[in-house]
Amino acid sequence: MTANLDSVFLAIADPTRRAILSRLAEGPARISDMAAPFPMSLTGFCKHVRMLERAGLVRRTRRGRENTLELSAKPLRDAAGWVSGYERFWASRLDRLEAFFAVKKENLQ
Amino acid sequence: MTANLDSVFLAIADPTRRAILSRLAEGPARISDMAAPFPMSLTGFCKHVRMLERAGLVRRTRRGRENTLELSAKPLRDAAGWVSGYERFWASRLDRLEAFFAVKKENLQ
DNA sequence: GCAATAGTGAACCAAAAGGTTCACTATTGC
DNA sequence: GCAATAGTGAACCTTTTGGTTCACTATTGC
Repeated sequence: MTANLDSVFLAIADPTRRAILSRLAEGPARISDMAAPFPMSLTGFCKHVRMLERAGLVRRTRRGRENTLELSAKPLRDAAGWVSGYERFWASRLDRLEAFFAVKKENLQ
Repeated sequence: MTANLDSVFLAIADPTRRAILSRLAEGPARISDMAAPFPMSLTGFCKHVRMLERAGLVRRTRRGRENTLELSAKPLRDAAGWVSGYERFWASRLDRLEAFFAVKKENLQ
């Protein structure tokens, strides 16, 4: 059901795949069109697409020989949920205090 | 300066490392103490710690032979920032509409 | 009908991830 | 002083990533 966090975080740990998602945020696109700007073979590009699919981050629609991808952002909601569990550690007064001492320590070295 | 998104997302793409961060959210802890519950060698565990360090997600303090880790959540802020750029895709009316059709399509298959 | 286009699958490769064991260095408790 | 403890480094292994090329299928434009 919910694609797991491992595969989602792994999928977005690569700049090519983040670029694909970023492109799809503007709307659906064909695989070949999306692949064109990337300095790699179409086969290599398709492997990235498959990793995004496995993570549930894109949906594919085949019409004839053309494969159109569209964003499927729901797994990112789970990812955001996990990350936001740590929000207090970068947002709190405590953290700013911590940051202050971190800087002080750097200056002393 | 800002540890890059690749290494941060890669770091949190592993359940062991997410568990380490989760433990550290409760407070600093020694490496050996933290390693104990995990079904792997201390050496293996230390490799995970090093990946978290490389991503800037933990800080290490050595006192004698003991290494204490503490959470350093700032890189997660960048990660959260990236992910939240997609929030509208799971939060919007458009997305719920999209979800509606997705379910409809499933039912037709 | 046929050539061009869209994409996949298989085989291969190098590098990294995720783990192991063993030997080793420091440090500490007693 | 010495044994136990904390952790690292090196060597090794298997699986996965990220890429390639080549051959192939299916579709489409003309």
